[in-house]
Amino acid sequence: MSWTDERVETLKRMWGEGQSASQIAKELGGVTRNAVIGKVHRLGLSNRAGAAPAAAPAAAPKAEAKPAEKPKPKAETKPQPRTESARPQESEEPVLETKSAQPPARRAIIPAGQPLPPQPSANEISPEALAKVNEIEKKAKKLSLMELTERTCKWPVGDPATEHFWFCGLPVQQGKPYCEAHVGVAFQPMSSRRDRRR
DNA sequence: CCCTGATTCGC
DNA sequence: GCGAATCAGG
Repeated sequence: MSWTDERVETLKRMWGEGQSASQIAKELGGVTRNAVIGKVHRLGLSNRAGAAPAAAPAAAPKAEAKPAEKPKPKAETKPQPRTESARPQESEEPVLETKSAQPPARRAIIPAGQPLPPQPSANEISPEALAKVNEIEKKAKKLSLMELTERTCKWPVGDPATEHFWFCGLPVQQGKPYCEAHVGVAFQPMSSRRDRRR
């Protein structure tokens, strides 16, 4: 595959959208993420964020110095006239969220039927974690059993016997079977149960 | 471990 | 110009 105008266009668009190199590579097909990154650099459209320091200018003019050079055993760092093309890019967060209050009659249904995973008694989990879960649950990928992979959160939501059932599906936290939020409620130090006293 | 982008360098 | 290999982080 070669970098046709069309493919380059797609590359530019996706890169601009903040897509990762690997995602772009998948989209284009026939290239690896390395190829994409390489092309991105050659096109000169590297830094997607660095251009707009619109969020930390007058803050702390720390006199930072970075004269130290990394002693590379191999290649040598040659003075490259970096042509930083600073595009007046407005880096705005696509905050498309209306902080709507929680659904009024939100009731935590307890299916009863299949042995639910971890689902720890809510009363022992930090409100923090719970809030987080409710939060991300809205963003869940809602995958079906078949769509789960080693890297998708396997936290089940809803009643397996109804349509209202899916698996979180968000990126798992390395090693764990759940995403960050669900790991938070799944792996509790199992404390609180202070009735430890025998 | 999985994923990111950054760099280098033979082709 | 291209991109695999490699590097450096998260």
